[in-house]
Formats: sequence, structure tokens, C-alpha cells
Amino acid sequence: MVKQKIADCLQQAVAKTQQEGTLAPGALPEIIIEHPQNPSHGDFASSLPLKLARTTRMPPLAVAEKIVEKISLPPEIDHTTIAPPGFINFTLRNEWLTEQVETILAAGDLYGNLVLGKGKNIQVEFVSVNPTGPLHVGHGRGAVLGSTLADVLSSTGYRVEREYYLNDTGNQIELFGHSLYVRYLQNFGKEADMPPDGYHGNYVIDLAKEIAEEHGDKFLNVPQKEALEAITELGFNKIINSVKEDLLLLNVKFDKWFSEKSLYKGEQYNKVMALLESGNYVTKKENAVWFASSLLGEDKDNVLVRSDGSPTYFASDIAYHYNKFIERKFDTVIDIWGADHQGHVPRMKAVMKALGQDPEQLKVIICQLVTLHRGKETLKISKRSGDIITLREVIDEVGADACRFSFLSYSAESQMDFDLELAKKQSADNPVYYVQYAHARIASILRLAQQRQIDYSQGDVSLLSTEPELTLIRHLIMLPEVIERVAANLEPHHLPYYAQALATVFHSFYKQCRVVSQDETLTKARLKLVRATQITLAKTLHLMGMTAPETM
RNA sequence: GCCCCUGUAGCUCAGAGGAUAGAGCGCUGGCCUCCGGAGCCAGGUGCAAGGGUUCAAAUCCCUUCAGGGGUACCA
Repeated sequence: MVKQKIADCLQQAVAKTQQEGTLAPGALPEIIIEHPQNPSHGDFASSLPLKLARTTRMPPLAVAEKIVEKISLPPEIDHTTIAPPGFINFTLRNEWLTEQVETILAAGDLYGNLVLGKGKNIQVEFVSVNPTGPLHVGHGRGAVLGSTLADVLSSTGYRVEREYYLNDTGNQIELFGHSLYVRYLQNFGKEADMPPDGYHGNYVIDLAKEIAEEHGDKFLNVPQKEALEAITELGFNKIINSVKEDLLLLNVKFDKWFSEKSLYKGEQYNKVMALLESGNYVTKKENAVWFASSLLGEDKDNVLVRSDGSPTYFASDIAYHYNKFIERKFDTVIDIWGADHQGHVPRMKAVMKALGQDPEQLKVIICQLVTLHRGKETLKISKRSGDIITLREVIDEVGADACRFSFLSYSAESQMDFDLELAKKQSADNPVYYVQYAHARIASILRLAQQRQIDYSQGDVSLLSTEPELTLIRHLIMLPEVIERVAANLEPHHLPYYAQALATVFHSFYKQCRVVSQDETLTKARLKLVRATQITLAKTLHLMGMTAPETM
């Protein structure tokens, strides 16, 4: 990328000045190339002279002059300027810019793809909600974040596996099964009490009714243990299916649904416990088995096996990560968890050390909670309490594309206020439609060109020279940078902002530059530009898991 | 108490130690003889408070205040 070339040429120029003695020798700081806020400062800027002022004992502007004297610019750059207090600004050559239109056309759908991953295996595990109830907006946020991240990473050369961890064993699923069984009994007028921490949501009653309709009263006549097991499984499958449906509505797909139970059926659990024991990380006290996290710098130890002999969620998760790293050999694992799991992060990092892995290989994104409002009213989304607004209801009200765009617009660490009233009210003026409208508008222009049988394959992009045209190209070529940033920092929220900026410059270009006009050669050149814009916009929308509509 | 996240425009949010801190919504004005007006152009207010580091701080450090989450033999 151009940024790197600029950094390289700066570095060489400094080396030259130091050799020749015009600048005092010294360690070179990291060369950071940025985009100036003010376009009149050029396309790229470096504050290297400011950073070198101290070691060279010269005023920054003088340092800048010495560097620029020795610089040999890459062909992409037209010229440099020096600006106070000590910047070197770089401006791209117009010829190079217009050539990028051809580059984008040639790349097509692959435009923006990078080779960062070099085939490394990376797993993104997300959602992984207990299958004990419907998904809510918070889960939707994690789903959108995870799926977008996975898509971006796979477009940058990683081999990505998208995984959902199914908690199909343990306390919560038993509690859910018990609650469902009670509702089933009640459905037939039998007296039964909900378990103390049971699931009181109305959906459990509905599920019980469904099961009663499908299977009749046959579970009344079998031993309770058997009935409980059967009903738990029926309920579990129903919930999983509806989870899958909800996720599909949001265009979220998984490569693998990983069963927690399988950790115990296979030998992962026993193997990893033996491994921890051999490393002396396991202690026994108060009739329970503990992981000695404190040996690894943690505040306190954590229970692995309860005094009743059942393993904790933490123990499962250790076996699960053993499976991820050691059995399946992922180079990197990204776990996306809700803020309520934040305390779990240091524990798992400690586990990584105990397993002999680099904790850096495990990247945990903590997604802050979502609060749902309808105007001033705060809506409940917790499964355990009564009435809730589900993710599906939100998708129905707001639409999948708009949901994705909204969820993506927030950085993971910021809490999200989702106002249903606002989301709906704004829907016509929502940025999401603004972006999609730009795409539909382009499609419409290209349809017109086709109707008039304009073959623009030989269009001469060097005719693109006005300010709106060049500004548009400048934005088109930012896509790879945006993708790189998203992949490097695991921050998908840059995508919607980029999409919006790109749509804005396109709409502005459209207003100022008539595309299909009497001027045949200019028409063909602009059609190329418009098509390149469509490619870029569509790529951005698809990375966000959204549709790129031809008409609206 | 201790730990994590957050505090930026009336509202919802971006902001990669750098130059005049940006979007959307809302509000007020303009703009269609011509490719889609779900559009374009213009208009204004702001970094929670106080210290520090730095040539340069919304960004890094410390303190205070405020909101959210965690601190279970729940997950």
C-alpha cells in the first residue's frame, strides 16, 4: 500500500541525511503515516520531523527540509509540502489515482482483499448462548460483530472457522428442562411447582403447549426421570432451531456447532484435567477441586469440580479451549463474550499459560451490554424474568439490514442504547438506506447505460480530472486500509462509517457530474468510475453482511 | 471494598499522541428543463472536573465525580 511506500522512502531519506551528516544520527522513531483532516494538506502526512527535532537538535521545519531534500518519491506521489510546525505532506498523482479505477474494475468482487493472514487458522466463536430461551438484542449485537469480523478476516487471507458453542449440559439446561416439564404438567392441569431459579418466561409455557400438542400426554405416564429427559431434549431442539432461524434472519451463519457434551464423551475433559494436574495447577480443598490461578498471578483460585462431583462451566471452558488450541490447532482464537463474562477473561488467560500456550493467541472481545428502549420506557431482555422483547421482534420491527448496520456502528466497548421508537421513526432517514440508496442509484445509472447500449469497456479513465471525480476515487482507494484496520484491531465498527462517507462523496459527485451525457468519451470514463464505486460499495455492504440492492 | 468498560454537539455515536475535534438524527433556510429528491448545498453548540507527561493530549498517567458490568461450588 501507498502508506508503506511513503514510510519506506522517509526512512531511506533519513538514513541518507544521517550518513551525509546533515542530520545528527539517532534511533528512528516508528514512522506513522496518517491522513490529514484537512484535504488541502494532501493525502498523507507524517510528523516525523517533529519527532526527530530533539535527537537532531534542530528545529522541526529545518529537519523536514533536510529530509525532503534527500527523499526519492514513489511513483504514486506527485509532490510533498512542508507545513508548520513540522509536517511533511504528500499528495497523490492524479494519473495514479485515475488508474486505480481500472485496478478496482479488474479486481471486481475481490477488491479490498488483502494477504495478511497467510493461511493461518483462526477461529471466531460467538453468540454461544445457552439454548434455554430466545435470543435478545444483546445476542444480536454479538452475532453481527462476530460474523462481520469473521468475514473480514477471511477476506484478508485467514482461514476462518465460525463456531457456536452449545451449552448442552450443565445446570442451566437442567433448570430449563425442569421448568419446561413443570409447564407441561400444568398444561394438563397437574399441580407442579417451578424450580426456585426456574425460567418464568412465557415462551416456556408456549413451548410446553407445543410439546403437549405434538406428543399428547404420553410423558405423564412414564417415570419422571425419563419424562424430564425427553422433554428437555425436545425443548432444547426447539430452542436451537429457533436460534438458528433468528441468526439466519440476521444473515449469520456458522461453520460448526460445537457440543459441550462432546467434551465429556470424548476425552478432552479428562486429558486436560490430567494435564493441569501434572503441572500442579490443581488443588483440593473444601471437598472441591480448584484451579490454582493464584500461581499464575490471579487474585484467587477457581472451582473446577464442585463438591457434588459436577464440573463447573469454567472446567468445561478449559477443556473447550484445550480442544481449540491443542486438538484442533487454531493459531488464534477470537471469543466474543458479553460484558457479564468480563471476569472470566483473566481466568482463561491464566489457563492458556497453564496449557503452555501464549495467552496472546486467545483474543477476547468483550461486547458491552445493550439496553433496549421504546421511547422513555426501558424494555426487559433478560430470559429469566417474565415478558421480554426478543431479537426476532426487533428484526421484524427494524429490518435485518438496519439492525446489522446499527449494531455494527457501535464499538464493542461502548454500551449501546437501542431505541426501538427511534430506530423505526428514523428508518426512512437511516444512514443504512442512504448507503443502500447510493448503490441502487448506481445500478440505475448502469441500467440506463445498458439500455442505450453504451459499451464503456474502452473508457479512458485519464479523463477523470474534476474535483468531485478525484475525491470519489480518493475514497474508493481507502477500502483496503479500512479492511486492514478492522482486521488488525478487530474493530468492525469502522465499516459502517466508511460506507457512509463513501456514499456521501458519491451522492455529491452525482449531483455535480452528469454521468450519461452528450459527451461520449467522458460518459464512458465516468461509467467506469461509477462501476468502480458500485464494486467498492457492494464489497463494503457485503462485508457487513448486508444486501446491496439494485432498486429500492 | 477491589477489578473491567464507558463519559465527546439537544439525542445516538465516530475519532490510529499531531494541524481548524467529525457523522447521523432533530432544527432553520435554499436547490428539480437533464442519469432515482430515500438526494444536494448552507447554517451551531461540545471533549465530565482537576492535576501531570509531551514540542503536541479527546487520546497516555494520577485523583475526583457519574453510568454500566463483574467480584458464585451460575453461565
